[in-house]
Amino acid sequence: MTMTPCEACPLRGMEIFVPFDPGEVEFMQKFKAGELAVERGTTILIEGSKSPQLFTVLRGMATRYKTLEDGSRQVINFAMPGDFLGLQAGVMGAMRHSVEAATDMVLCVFKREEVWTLFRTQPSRAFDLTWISAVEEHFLGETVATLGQRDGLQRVAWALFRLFKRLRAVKLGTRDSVPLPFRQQDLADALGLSLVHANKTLAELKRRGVARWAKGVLEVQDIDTLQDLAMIDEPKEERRPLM
Amino acid sequence: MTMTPCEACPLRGMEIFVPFDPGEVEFMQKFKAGELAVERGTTILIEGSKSPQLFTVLRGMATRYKTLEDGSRQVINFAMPGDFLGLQAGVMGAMRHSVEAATDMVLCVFKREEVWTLFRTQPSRAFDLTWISAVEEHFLGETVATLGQRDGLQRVAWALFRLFKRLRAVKLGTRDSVPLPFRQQDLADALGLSLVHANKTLAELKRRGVARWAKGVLEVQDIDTLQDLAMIDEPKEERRPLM
DNA sequence: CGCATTATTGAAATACTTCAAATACGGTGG
DNA sequence: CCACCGTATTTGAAGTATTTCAATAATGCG
Repeated sequence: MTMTPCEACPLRGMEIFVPFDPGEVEFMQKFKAGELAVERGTTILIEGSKSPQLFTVLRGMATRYKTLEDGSRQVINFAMPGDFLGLQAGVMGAMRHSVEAATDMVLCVFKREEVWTLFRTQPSRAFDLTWISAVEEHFLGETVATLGQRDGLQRVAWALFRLFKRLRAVKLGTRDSVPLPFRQQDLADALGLSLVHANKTLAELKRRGVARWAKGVLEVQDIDTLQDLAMIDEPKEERRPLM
Repeated sequence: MTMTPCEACPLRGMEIFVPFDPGEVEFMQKFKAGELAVERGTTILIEGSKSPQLFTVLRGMATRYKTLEDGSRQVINFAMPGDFLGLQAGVMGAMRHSVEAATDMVLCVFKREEVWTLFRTQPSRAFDLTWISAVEEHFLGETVATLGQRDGLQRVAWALFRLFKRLRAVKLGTRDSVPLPFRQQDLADALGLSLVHANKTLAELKRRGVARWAKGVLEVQDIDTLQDLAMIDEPKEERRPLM
C-alpha cells in the first residue's frame, strides 16, 4: 500500500521505454502526487469529465472506450503498464473517452495543474508528453487502417499480435503466452465485429494452431503465421517515453 | 509568391483557433522558415521518412493515408487549412503515414530542429503542440468509432457532416456549400467502404434531399438530418491551437 | 451449490463487396 | 471550340463476409 518511489519503478529500464536522463527521475518523484489502487470494473476516467488527475499505469489493464448515441460501444484500445491516461483532459479540458479497469490496477497519480509546471520547467519531459501523444496518434492510425481495410480474420490476428508483443515488452507472461484479462465482447467492440463473429474467428485461429485465448490467457503457438495473417510488417515494438 | 507574415495570417483570428498571446506571433514569425507552394498530386510527406520540415496548411487540402502490405489504402483523414503536418516525424523520428496534396496548396514551413528550441523557450507553444496532438488523437478516436460501429449510410453522413463543419469553420464555401476537392474513392478509402457502395450511399443521400456532392462541391441541404443520420451529438466544432 | 456472466454453436437474414460495363467529366492539343 | 483520351462516376447483378437471432454450454463468483 505504500507508494513506489520512482527510483524503484518496475517499468523504468525496460527496453520498450526511453531511458530517463539524470534528474528526470527526481523531477518525476516530485511530480507524482501519489498512487491509486482500483478494483476491476472501476471507471477511472469518464467521457466528458475534466479529471483533475492524470495517470501512468503501473500494474493491471484497462479498456478505453466511447459510447455512441445508439448505445453501441467502441473500445478505442487497451491500456497496459506504462500507458499514460488522461492527457486529453490535461490539455484539452475534458476526456473524450472513458477508461475502465479490466483488472485490479495500480496507477501513478499526477496532478493536472502540475502539467503546466512541467512545460515551464522540464522541456525534455514536455517533449516526451508530446511524443507520447504522437505515439498514441500513430497507433490509432493503425487501428483506423485495421478497421477500414482488414477483414475479420486479419483484424483478430492483428489485435492478438499487437497485444501479445506489447505485453511481452512489459515482461508479462512467458515466452509464448501472456495474460489477457478481457472478454471476447471487448475484443469484438475493439475490432468492430459482432461477438459471434469474433468468437468464430478466434475458434478458427485455434483450429489452425496459430493462437488460443482462454481463461484470460493468450497463448501464441505460431507467431509468424499470426503476423502474416495480420499483414503486419513492422519488425519491432515502438520505443516510447514513460511518464 | 512572397511570404505571408504571421502578423497577417488569414487563419489566425478565426473562431475555431485559440487566440495567440502577445509575443507568440513574433515567435512564430521567427520559427517560420518559409512558405511552400505545391501542386495538386504532390506527396508532401512520405511514410517512413524523417522529414526535416513541419508544415501548417495555409491554403488547399490534402489526404493523409497509409498503404497496407496488400496494396490497399486507408485514408486516415483529410488535411485542411490550419492543420499541422509532420508532427510524428518531428517527435518520433519518422512519419507513419503519407500526405498528398488534393489541390494546389500553400504551406507554412518550420524546421524540425527548431521544435526543440520551441520546447526550451516557448512553453506555451510547446503546450499547444501537445494540445494539437491530443486533438488529432481525439479525432482519430472518433474515426475508429465510426469505422467500428457505424454502417455505410451513417459513415458517409458522419464524414460529410464533419468535413462540412470544418470547412465552414475556416471560412470556405457559402452558408450551405463547401469546396470538397476529393474523389469518391478517397472518401471510400477513408470510411472502409468499397467505391461502389460509397457511390450508392451518396446517391441515397442525394435522393433523400440531405446532401449532394458533385464536381468538387458539397452542398448540404438538410444539416439536421445529416447530423441525425451520422449519430453525432457534439454541438460545436472543437477549438484548437494553430501553429 | 446456485446464479449471473461469458463463451459457443447453428441457421437465417443482410449489408456490403466484387465484377462488369456504360456514362459523364475534365483537361489537352489541334 | 471541338475532338479526343484518361479519369471519375454511375448502375445492375451476383456473390460473400458478417450480423442477427436464438438456444445451449461452460465458467466463475458469492
